[in-house]
Amino acid sequence: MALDRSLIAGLPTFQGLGDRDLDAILSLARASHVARDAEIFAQDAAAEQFHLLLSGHVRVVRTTPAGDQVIARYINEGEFFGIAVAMGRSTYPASAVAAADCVVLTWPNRAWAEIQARFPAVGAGAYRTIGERLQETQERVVEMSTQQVEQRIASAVLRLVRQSGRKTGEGIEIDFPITRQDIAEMTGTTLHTVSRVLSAWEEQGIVGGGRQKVVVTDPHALLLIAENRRP
Amino acid sequence: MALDRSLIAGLPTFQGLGDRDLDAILSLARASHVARDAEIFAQDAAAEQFHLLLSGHVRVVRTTPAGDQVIARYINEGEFFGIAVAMGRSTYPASAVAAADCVVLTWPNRAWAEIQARFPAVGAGAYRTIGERLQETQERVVEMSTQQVEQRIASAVLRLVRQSGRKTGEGIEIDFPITRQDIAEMTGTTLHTVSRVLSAWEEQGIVGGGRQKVVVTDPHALLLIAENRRP
DNA sequence: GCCTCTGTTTGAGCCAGCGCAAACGCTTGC
DNA sequence: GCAAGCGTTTGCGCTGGCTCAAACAGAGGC
Repeated sequence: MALDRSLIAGLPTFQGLGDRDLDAILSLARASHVARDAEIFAQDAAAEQFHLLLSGHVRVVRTTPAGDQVIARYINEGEFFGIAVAMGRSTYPASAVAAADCVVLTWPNRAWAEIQARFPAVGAGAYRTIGERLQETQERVVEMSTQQVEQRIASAVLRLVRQSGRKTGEGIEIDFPITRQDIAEMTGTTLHTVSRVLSAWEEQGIVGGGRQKVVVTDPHALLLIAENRRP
Repeated sequence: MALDRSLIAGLPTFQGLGDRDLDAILSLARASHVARDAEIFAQDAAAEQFHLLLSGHVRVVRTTPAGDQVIARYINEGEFFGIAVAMGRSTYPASAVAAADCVVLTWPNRAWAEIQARFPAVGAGAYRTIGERLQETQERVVEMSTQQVEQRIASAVLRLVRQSGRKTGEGIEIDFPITRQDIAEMTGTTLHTVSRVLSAWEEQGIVGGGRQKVVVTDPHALLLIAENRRP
């Protein structure tokens, strides 16, 4: 059953490609639905496929031998993920879990060489993505080295807002269910501390929230906190 | 003045290339000597060149607006660095400083497209390098999120030993001058804490040292500390 | 050989944030 | 409508590692 090229035609990744090209790329792929909380691939498993997220949100998680979990990042619509093949890796360095119901395109690894050869712009885009993730991860190391917990939480929430924010009546809402525990795993702290910080912010009218929900009502105030310039 | 192909013939990066290929790659490059502590490129400067370290060691440092420094990584002989061009970036995300006297090959950015087109294996190797750095950086995030300072210092020293260790009579020595402050900037702590930890290890016969010098005499003990399984 | 500079060591006090504990309340399933 | 479960909130006490401070010791310059 063929996939319609409209699935990917609008994505920046495939900008400039003709209908025939899009069809060629899609002909190698398989689309699937992934229910929330289902695992797309597992850490340390053999990496035989790579993916692109069409809709929904995916959480990329590393688990330590001791059982601690750290959220490496969230994948947004239109992004490649699990591209171990592009980095010359044979296993996935982390697990990928659907943070919300998702639609995912999946290619076998052998398709990578072909796509890269025939559509260099797509390959270059993927490498740019990897480069951006490296920058972002290094940014996180810097934050964890130099900032206090409250600033780190502010930075993490701002990142989420920028990458996955959705405007609503009360402010900008994170577009998928996210727990205090998740935020703790993004910032290297505990859910207790995250809860305390968010509660304090709520009293100051900076954020709203609720169960598995975060709404930022005053992004500017958050920015000031992240930069440690609170008035 | 032409560069001799023996400069790079032995490097894994250029494995499998013929003499003519090596000459072609070198014909685009410029070799230079960099004295210890000299800056090779500056954070946020326009990225117009990329580099390969022939000998010596390079420290890659990020500086925050507040003036805190964080060491992103050390570059070893034979590695590319400053390859912003490969990640589609127009500025350098960090500064590069010679940690010891260095010999560096430098190409203008436009050489990248040519090298990548004519020698795909070299391009793939560079992308593998970026992928490895992403993994390593994420590993660091995990460490900073889940481990105590002593474990992180142990992990950092072990990484240095693996990447830049040199066997001597008393043990494995880090191959370039490195201060307690440097180790603090790698692990997100203070030079005081690093000094205390190293002094304690010295008493236990795990490491030796001195001014700008670290010698590991019992790597296995360090490994146990890093994994929090100290007897 | 002396002086200065830079890196290292060590002490003392303090506090941000963690661990532990318990209660609370929204959601979901029956 | 009720029960169970999961996510969240809040309190309390403790401590790892930071800050501040000062002394110390090689290395290099003159």
